[in-house]
Amino acid sequence: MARAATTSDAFNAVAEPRRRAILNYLAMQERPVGEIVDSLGLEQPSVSKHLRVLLEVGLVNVRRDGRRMLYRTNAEAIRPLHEWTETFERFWRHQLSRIKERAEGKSNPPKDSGPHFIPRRKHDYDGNKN
Amino acid sequence: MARAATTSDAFNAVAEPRRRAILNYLAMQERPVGEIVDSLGLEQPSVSKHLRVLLEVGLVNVRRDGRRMLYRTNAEAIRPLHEWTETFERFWRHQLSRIKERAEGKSNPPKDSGPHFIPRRKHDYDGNKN
DNA sequence: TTGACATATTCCTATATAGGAATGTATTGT
DNA sequence: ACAATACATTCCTATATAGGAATATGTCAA
Repeated sequence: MARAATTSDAFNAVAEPRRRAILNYLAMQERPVGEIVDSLGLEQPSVSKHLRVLLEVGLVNVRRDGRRMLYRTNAEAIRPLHEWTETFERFWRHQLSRIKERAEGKSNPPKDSGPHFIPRRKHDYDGNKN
Repeated sequence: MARAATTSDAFNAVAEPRRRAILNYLAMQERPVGEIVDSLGLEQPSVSKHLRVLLEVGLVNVRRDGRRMLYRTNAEAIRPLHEWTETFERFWRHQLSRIKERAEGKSNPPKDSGPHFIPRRKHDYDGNKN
């Protein structure tokens, strides 16, 4: 199977950075499509398509004003994401304090060096050809 | 172009529901792959693949313990998502109070009926054939 | 009614999955 | 050294984009 549709839920919809940019832009007040296009520097059809996705998952609302369509972020629909991430808040607090403790006890703090892949042990490189 | 890779950032990685389930499961304590498989009822190769994605974006850490690999959620990596959603918190608070005001002033509260598509006006259906 | 303006949709395509099946790799106990 | 255990990776495929280009649809003004 392929990935779930972008319209399947808010998590999938906001995975696209431009859609997040649009949501940010439309949070304060409603705006017509043209302004989104100009402000974010995207192609008009692209904006329309992103708005369609956002609309389908309820992340934005629309209202017609003459020939323009006024879109606006529906913040309420972002709440589930906020709540999911929130359940991890206490964990990163714990992790931070642990890191702090170490930093105080030693010099040269571990210095998070990005994703930590586990090296394979396939060979020992101990000089023995085996 | 296709959608961005699931490994391009945390937003894309957590769009998949099973990966969120895994993150939830691994938040409290590290666990070997086998336990994830049993507890969440997923196929082992599937779990391994999801873990790989999560590892690449730094959402989990690993550590080897004999023949087992102990994975654990790196809550810190979820923080950016939390912070992004947080910027909308004040908006949904405002929206809620507005809704409350209406609910108190009138009977029949609007009753959120899901995504609100704007009906096309193409035809008026007013009885006139044109 | 016609033209201009504002948006939406369709078509086409390269790319990236996610799942299932099969297989590869690493590590320990004996 | 070998079997068993625990994971990871590869292969294959149906599906879903996201962007660009072209076009359709809707609405207002004269």
